Amino acid sequence: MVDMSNVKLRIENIVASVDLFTQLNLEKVIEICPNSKYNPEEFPGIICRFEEPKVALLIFSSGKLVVTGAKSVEDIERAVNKLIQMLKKIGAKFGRAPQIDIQNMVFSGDIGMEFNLDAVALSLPNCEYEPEQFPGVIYRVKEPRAVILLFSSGKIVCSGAKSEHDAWEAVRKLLRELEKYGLIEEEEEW
Amino acid sequence: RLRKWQSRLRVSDAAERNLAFALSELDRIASQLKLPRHVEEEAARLYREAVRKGLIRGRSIESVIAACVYAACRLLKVPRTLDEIADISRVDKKEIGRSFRFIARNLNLTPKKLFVKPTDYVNKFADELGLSEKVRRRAVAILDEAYEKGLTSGKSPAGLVAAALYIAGLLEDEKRTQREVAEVARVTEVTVRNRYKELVEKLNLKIPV
DNA sequence: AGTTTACTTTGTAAAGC
DNA sequence: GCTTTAAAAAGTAAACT
Repeated sequence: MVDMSNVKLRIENIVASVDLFTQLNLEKVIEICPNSKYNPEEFPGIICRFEEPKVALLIFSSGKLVVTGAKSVEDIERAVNKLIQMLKKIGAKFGRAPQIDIQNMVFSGDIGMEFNLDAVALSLPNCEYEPEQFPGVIYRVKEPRAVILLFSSGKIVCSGAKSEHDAWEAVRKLLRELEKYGLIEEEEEW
Repeated sequence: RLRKWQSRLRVSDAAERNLAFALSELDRIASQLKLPRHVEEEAARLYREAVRKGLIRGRSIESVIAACVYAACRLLKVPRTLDEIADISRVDKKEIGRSFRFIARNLNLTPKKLFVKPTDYVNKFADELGLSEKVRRRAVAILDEAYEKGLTSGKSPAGLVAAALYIAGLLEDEKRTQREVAEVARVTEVTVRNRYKELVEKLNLKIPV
């Protein structure tokens, strides 16, 4: 049994794709977005930042959006509704509710134990560790699909998960592997 | 029928041209880095296998060749930093690093096979700094103790070796400046200082003033 | 010698080159 | 593949004081 009682996970960032089901005239949209940037030559969407909720939105002429930087799904819904209210003022019509899909959730966390990453890299199958390029071990979990960065402090970053439950499952699988290869109980035996 | 034959000829022509280009690039890098022949041969073998497995798709031949050179050095324990290879390659360090990680994943080059002992870097850097055997042994002892105390995980091996040589030089009265060790290890003086500070503190080393 | 800012890694969608 | 956006981990780099 894997002991997860000392493991902590905290949401850092949520990325969602949104479909407003309305075509948008970006030239008109920039005028009502205070802190926005639009250079079609370098990127096809408007880059807009909200302070409350604190998110960044990428707005495309197709009426599709990408919302990033949110700490909760509710923040994304609030940001989308806020944008819709703003767009209504320039005459945009909304015939149906927006479709919101969570694409990626990033968590930071702590396993509550330190690791000898050389030992981890030697025994843990399918992991990458190149301390000259990046200080963490990169471990890819197939199901649920996610990637975990493990640092010697025991702190982790989990990205690619589509829900908090998936992130916990991915971490659980990493811990099972670490335990299976005898990398968990170490404390003194470096 | 004839068309198909011609297109096959064309394909093998392109493949041969690419291989010839790749091997000439390998030759250029190997001679500039003064790599032993067996390392160059291993890099060529890795490259052919990468081509056979279709790992070049979406990557430049030059970045894959540079990655194969780096991988061959690691496999055969011939210390060369990624920076040294990037210096003479047309592609940047970031791209070579990506290609290296990609071929390592797909050619089953595990961290175990790629692991190079800090000792090997000690000798390479010490050669360039003209340091004695005594200093080298002292540096290795420092690195071993640092490893035992868990001070090396996640840190740049080159930075650790540079600091260990810097300290060993001070202890054995064969001082090299931070700038000198940083230069051969291809790290900055700030990194040497940071590693130096931590090693001296946590290993309770007494540095003569 | 030491600080600040910036970049390395991971994942993800959007439209277009 | 690339372009842009967000955020964390811990290490290193670049630019300064």
